[in-house]
Amino acid sequence: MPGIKDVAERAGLSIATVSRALSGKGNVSARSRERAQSAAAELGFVLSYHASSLASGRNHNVGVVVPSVHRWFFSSVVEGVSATLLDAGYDLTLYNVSEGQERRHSVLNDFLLRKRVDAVIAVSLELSEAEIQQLLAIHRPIVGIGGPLPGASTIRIDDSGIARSAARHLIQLGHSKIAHMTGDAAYEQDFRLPGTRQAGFKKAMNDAGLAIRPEWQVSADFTIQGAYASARQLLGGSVERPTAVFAASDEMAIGTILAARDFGLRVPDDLSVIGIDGHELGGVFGLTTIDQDARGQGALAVRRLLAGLDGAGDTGAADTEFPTRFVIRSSTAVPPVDTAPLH
Amino acid sequence: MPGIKDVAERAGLSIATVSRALSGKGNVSARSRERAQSAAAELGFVLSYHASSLASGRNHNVGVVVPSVHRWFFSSVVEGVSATLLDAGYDLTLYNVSEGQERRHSVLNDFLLRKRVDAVIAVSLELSEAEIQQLLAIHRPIVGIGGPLPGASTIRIDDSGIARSAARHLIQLGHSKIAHMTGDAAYEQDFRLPGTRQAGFKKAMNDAGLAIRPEWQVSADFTIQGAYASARQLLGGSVERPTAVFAASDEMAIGTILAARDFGLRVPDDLSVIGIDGHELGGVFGLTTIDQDARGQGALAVRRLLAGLDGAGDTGAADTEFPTRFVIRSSTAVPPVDTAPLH
DNA sequence: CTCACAGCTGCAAGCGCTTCCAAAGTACAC
DNA sequence: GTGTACTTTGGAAGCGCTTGCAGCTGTGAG
Repeated sequence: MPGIKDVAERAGLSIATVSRALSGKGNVSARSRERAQSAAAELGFVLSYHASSLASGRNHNVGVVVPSVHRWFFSSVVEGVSATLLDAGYDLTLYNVSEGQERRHSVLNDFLLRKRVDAVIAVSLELSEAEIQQLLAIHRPIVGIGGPLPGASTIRIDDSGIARSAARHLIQLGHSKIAHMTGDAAYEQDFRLPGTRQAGFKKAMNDAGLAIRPEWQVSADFTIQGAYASARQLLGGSVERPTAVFAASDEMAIGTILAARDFGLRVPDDLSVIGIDGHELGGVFGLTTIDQDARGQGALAVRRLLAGLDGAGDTGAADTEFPTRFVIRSSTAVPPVDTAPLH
Repeated sequence: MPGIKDVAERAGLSIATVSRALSGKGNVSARSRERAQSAAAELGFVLSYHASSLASGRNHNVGVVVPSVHRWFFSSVVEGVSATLLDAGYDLTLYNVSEGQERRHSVLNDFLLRKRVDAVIAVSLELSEAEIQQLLAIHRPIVGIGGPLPGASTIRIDDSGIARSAARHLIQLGHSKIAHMTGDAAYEQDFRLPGTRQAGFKKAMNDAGLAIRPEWQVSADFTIQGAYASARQLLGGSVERPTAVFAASDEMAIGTILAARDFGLRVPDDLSVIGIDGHELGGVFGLTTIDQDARGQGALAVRRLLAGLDGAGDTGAADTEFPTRFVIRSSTAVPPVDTAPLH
């Protein structure tokens, strides 16, 4: 393997100049730069990543911690992060901590602290204040997406607010028998999302003076198949059927629509369904939803991080609310005329 | 930041002994090891990744190149790879090369060659023989999944064979009007998959003496929504309708089922549908499919790689065929009785 | 009691770059 | 011609570890 020394010799320059020429930092005459570059090319030389990192202290590497890479939101975020990072010439080290706590802990300690990443993006992951301080102490900027990170920068959508408007959309259409499908308790643990959206739902219902019926509060695991099973219970049970379902995610909304179809219910004529996400499949099901641009959130997280790395000092713990977009399609409509007499 | 020197001082040992104690290599007395470890713990010290890598030449880092992390197959593979790698104490550097050729090229050169990964897993990515040789030359084992990698280890399923058995399944049920939904030409480029599966389909048809009608050869982009659109053309068009559809992926099979439902076609009574993958959603749609354990493929790739790194020498370019499993559910059945008289 | 041998330990030489510093070169105005 | 300021260059000291080598210690055999 050729080293920078070989390049220097071949180019008739010093090691120092070659280093500056190839890394693009410092002043180098055009002539020297070109010589260095062509010598490097001829030798098939590339700067050693580890040597550069060790000497300079910069890694050009960002650690991304996600609970899973298989679910819509996370893979969308990772796509956004990945593309932006690649453009900036940064590597992305993926920590998929699906298997729960002990793994998460070992990741934070053995990996992140080993000075091998310049910054950390934590997606839907609740870090303790101590963990965050630990990272910040060794000057590793950290930005969180969709999770509360005390003391760190975060990017998140207004979960409570959009849940409210989703519910309000149904209410304004005239629905009063509205069910809510939230996330299973397990998902409450790390990222508070299910509870927050549920709170928004309740607020909207209360504001409208509508009753929240416990039997219409169901939950699932955020997947289509999980929601499908749950919605079959809800819609096929012996209890009275709601005329609308607000699902805390698009995947769950889709599962609900599939279940409804199984029972011969037409959407939206017999049942209105609304979700949250902006899932690619929404179009196929005519799903009304609130689009949170997950890729965009990932991209923004990277931009924020890089700004903190290159730019001046800490931008502080900016808590950015990411904008969402209400997408009205054909899964919501006015409720069916009540077959039971009113009085 | 404390360095190994500080730990050595605190423990009353030499730097060398601390290094050996903490990295677990070489002979160290139990007493020294314990001292070193507690001193390190007290100082919150962790070995610097880059310094270790530079000095030792090993990175404990594997590069994973995927075309996307958002599609089922790839994210499944990444999950499998990630879990196995984490268990082995390796990092995973993700190269999501979605945006096409130029990015792919830069990744290979700027990233992979910078000696920063010990090995490479390429998923559904066709590397040229030169690229592979380049990697192997600097002793970077490489294993490919689902893509032909001349000269390197690969893991793949018998695409042609399983496509044949999928088609044969339909034929044996009595179908003769069988459509095939393959991947768009764009997907043929890197990984030959669509063509290979299509070839298997054709073989089965020919073997059975059945005609392959061009208007029943459609394609889509491997997504549910793409297949949905494509299947609407197929099923809603004015041409005669097939009684069965073999889709080259589960997502496309599901898109097809959704389109069929839109037209009031019952699956499997009016239309049989079969896919390939083992997608989690298969259960919801009762989809008959051939399960290729994508996570398992990812895990196997890692095991093979690590064996090559730790173990003796090159295991050579082993081309492993990964086993698949035929899963019969309820989306396939005997064809409907032909309404047109046979006379 | 001596010797061979094995287990531990420390010294010091790197690993392959980056970057501080000082020296040398260049340009321009006075 | 001289001074000033700036650009370009090379020498060399690290960055923070790993590891070959050699010395040192303790054990058991001869």
